[in-house]
Amino acid sequence: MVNQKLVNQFLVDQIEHKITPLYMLENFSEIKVETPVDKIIRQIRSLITSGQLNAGDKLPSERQLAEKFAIGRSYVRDAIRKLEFYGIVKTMPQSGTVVAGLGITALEGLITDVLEIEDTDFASLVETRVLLEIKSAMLAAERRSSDDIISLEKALTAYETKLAQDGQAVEEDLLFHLKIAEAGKNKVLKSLMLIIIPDIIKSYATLKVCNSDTVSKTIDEHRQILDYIIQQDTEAVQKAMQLHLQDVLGFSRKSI
Amino acid sequence: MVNQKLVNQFLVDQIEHKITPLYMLENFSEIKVETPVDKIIRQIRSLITSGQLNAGDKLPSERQLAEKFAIGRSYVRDAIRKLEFYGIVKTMPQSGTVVAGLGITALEGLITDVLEIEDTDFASLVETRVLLEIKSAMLAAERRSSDDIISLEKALTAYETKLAQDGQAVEEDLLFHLKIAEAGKNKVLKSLMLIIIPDIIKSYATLKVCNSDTVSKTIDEHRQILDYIIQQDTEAVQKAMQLHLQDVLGFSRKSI
DNA sequence: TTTCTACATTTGGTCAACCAAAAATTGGTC
DNA sequence: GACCAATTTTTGGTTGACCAAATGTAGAAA
Repeated sequence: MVNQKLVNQFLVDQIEHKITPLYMLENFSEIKVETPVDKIIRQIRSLITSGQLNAGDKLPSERQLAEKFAIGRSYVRDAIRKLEFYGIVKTMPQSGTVVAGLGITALEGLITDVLEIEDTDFASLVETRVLLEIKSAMLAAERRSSDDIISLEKALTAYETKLAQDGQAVEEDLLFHLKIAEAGKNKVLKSLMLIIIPDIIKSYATLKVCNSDTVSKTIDEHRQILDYIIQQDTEAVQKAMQLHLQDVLGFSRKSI
Repeated sequence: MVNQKLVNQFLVDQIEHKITPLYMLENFSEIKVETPVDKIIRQIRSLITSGQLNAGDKLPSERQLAEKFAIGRSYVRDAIRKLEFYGIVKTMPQSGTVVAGLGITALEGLITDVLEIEDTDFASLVETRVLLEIKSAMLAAERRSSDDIISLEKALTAYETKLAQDGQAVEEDLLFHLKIAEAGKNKVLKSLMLIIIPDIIKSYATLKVCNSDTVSKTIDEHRQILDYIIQQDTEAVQKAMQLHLQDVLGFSRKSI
């Protein structure tokens, strides 16, 4: 942002004419693909790779970093917050921020990838979803409690009701699947599903996957899965879930 | 924070004595388990559940929220940033923040879980890791390019070198596994592994899993896996990876 | 010399004020 | 009445300043 300001001012001074600034902004918009936060993350990464920052080291204070990068401290805080979210650094109040116990090599790879974690393709998304879903269903069949059954029944009813009412129920569908993950008693697995669910919904919205002829089949499949979970038939639920997700996967392959 | 201040002031006024404030702070520290950001997220959630906020709606301006919650705007911004990270809201500069296309039901479940995404248990972690790793290895065997092989060889060498040198190489170990995920060409899968890797390393550090007698076996297993990937033997690599991770899984079960 | 206390500094946490872009409003014109 | 342009208001973006806790330091007492 600072760069853009300076560049704009410079060009305005240089040209000495009144030009519609819209054009110029448009011209430079592609330069600004890198948000200030990403910029700082990249800088910190270079600090680590250059050996100035080792694992366990306390990194410079937010003020120093802000001054060094010629940028507001808020940006530095945001960047640190983001790195902390990924477990790369750990910040202690009134004490400082330290690099987590990772080695340099691992850190280097991690930070690089954090920046490009956003752009995913639908095929990978579906592929991963299938993996997680099947495992969740199998775990659910293994470990479900009686409370889980009640919860699953409720979610399935909500799904069917919404579907009969509006003709679509993407959220309720996914919520049912989430309940399955919950019944699987694996918090990490559930968390990961939580992470990819928004992406799935986004893709659903853009691709308009839901068409009416598959609706009735979907309902049957859901109930079938629930039945198998109740019966604790691990093998059967695996096959059923695979079959259930097959349509989505096929659709995605077709539309790409 | 505001609440704490007020409460403290109130008690100080009421008691009318000079008491060491350390004790009081300690006394109330358990109340403050809920950070201001979580508090706001919870509030926004109640706004949604009470029907005052529907999907697609523009939520109140940051200033209004800050005033309503009697809290600094920074906290509101942080909360919104966090919600945006999970894809629950979308904020447009100089325009406003809107609730993403999710339905109320899904939102409710999601926001609740976002708050408790941190606390995981090691068993779930390992279980999930095994799932992701095996799939990654199988995909890698299927899709690896010649460049991937070079990259994997390099990672494996780095691992062996570090191991011979320091007697342990947790980061290099995981980095090798990450390269496998990379060769699998599934960005989502790799991203998920990136997310859980820090937790794994943390657990490793606390449990001190690495003991020397398993080291040589681990090296052999790694090379075996790489060979299978090179040969594109999906079945074999599945079994090899399963075997390789078995020790870790068994160890975790034993130590809990 | 060692240790402890009081003070000064540094730290992340928090906040209020300012900025530019976007929206809403107003006023005028056709 | 409808439409357009200028202006005002509102919005998120950004910044610097202030706060309390934590840390470092210096000096006095033992």
